Amino acid sequence: MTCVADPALTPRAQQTRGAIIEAALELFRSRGYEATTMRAIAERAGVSTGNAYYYFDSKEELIQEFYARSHTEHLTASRAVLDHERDFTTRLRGTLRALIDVQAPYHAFAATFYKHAAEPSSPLSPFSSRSSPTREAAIALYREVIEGSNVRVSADLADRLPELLWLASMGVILYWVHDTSAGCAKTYRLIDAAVPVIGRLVAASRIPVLRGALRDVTAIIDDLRS
Amino acid sequence: MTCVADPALTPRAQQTRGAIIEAALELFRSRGYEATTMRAIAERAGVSTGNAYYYFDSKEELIQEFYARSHTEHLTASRAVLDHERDFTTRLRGTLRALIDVQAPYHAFAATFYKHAAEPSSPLSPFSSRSSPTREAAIALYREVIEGSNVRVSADLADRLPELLWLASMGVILYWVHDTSAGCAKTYRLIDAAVPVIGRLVAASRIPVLRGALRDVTAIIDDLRS
DNA sequence: GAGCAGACTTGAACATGTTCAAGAAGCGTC
DNA sequence: GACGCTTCTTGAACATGTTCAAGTCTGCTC
Repeated sequence: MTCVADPALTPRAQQTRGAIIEAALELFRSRGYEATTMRAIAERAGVSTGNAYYYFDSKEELIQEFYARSHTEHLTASRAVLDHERDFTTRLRGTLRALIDVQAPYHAFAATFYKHAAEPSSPLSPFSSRSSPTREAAIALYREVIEGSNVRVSADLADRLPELLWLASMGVILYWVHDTSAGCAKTYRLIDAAVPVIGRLVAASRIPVLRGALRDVTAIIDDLRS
Repeated sequence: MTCVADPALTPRAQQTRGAIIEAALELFRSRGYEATTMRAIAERAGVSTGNAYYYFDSKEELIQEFYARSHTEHLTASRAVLDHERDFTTRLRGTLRALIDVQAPYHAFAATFYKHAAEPSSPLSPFSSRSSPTREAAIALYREVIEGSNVRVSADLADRLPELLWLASMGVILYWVHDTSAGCAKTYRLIDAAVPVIGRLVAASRIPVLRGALRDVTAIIDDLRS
């Protein structure tokens, strides 16, 4: 049996597993995903090729470790703004910018990662059940963006907004992987431009005239998210 | 030299190339993309494995043929509504529904195709220069959706709208590949729900009060589309 | 027709993700 | 300590995308 759950691992095995992850991420960072062979990962980790497959079902699965670490870094990087700002758009902008900041070192090959995430049946898909812990954690972060702010959200929108903001962040990532501008400046401009729009839409959601349209949209969303 | 341009091919070679494409698409359809080996394609086409690589740089490149044929079918399928309807939302809905209709037989493994399209550096990316003929053709179709209709489009929006509708169609595809509902009913509901919203937005674009917001958005778009 | 250049074709060889049968190491029980 | 069970570990073997040096074919020139 492969891909043993962490708790079931011997301390020694935990260490081996960790060494494989370290080796993989280091090689991914320095050579890119495709150019890194499982043999190279195993060698660097000081284990046999086959042994790597005892801990990970596939090379792709090592990408999940990248996700997990990215998210942890994102949480840390978001604290700066979330701990001290109350304005909704400021908080959202800071959180989205932190997302890009954190991923910047991986920009060159993040594209290769997300390629694998694009396949719906892949466990790497952000919508897959395998990714739900990371996804839920990310959505929780956006919930904090809202709840720690002074924004008033329409009741119709309140429970859906965190997920919608997460979805927007996925859109930002999608743009980012295609962004070839220096320092990904365009992605930051996208964030800076989109955030006020989102802020205005959220504020507008409480205007009675627009409630009808909002309700239509949320009804659609509810229907469509499986 | 591989991947010779069509015109440079001997008639006989044209035929060989065609046989490889036929074999590939047939096998993709019946077994899926991953399960189809280049050896199987070559064998079915009656050529050697190496010969397939004389005509196509890679297995991925065969996917481009799928795109090209899909688009042709989409054009045909859209004629029914575009030739007889003048209402903008009806035309748009019909065109988007035709897009899904045409791709339906490939739903099971289209996901695998689009996975490869998700990599920005891949020639298969819908944004790549390699795809620009197909992309331009698709955008032209949406231009026809608009121009053959009775909708009045704000001047600020007019020249950008075809591309925006194409982008929306990409969004529909993205939803579709994740759609596991029977007959992809949800994707059709998405279309039916989104089209009126788009119609209202387009109509609203001419309201003076909203012009400011519209101009902000188009400025952003212009900046961000490299 | 002889010769030649380029277009086309081949099948073996290579690289790499993955599997697997076999073995080693740890650990509890007697 | 010996046994036995589970947890790990190994390296060879396999499958498949891709490359390549070598060969064949086609059509042109003389």
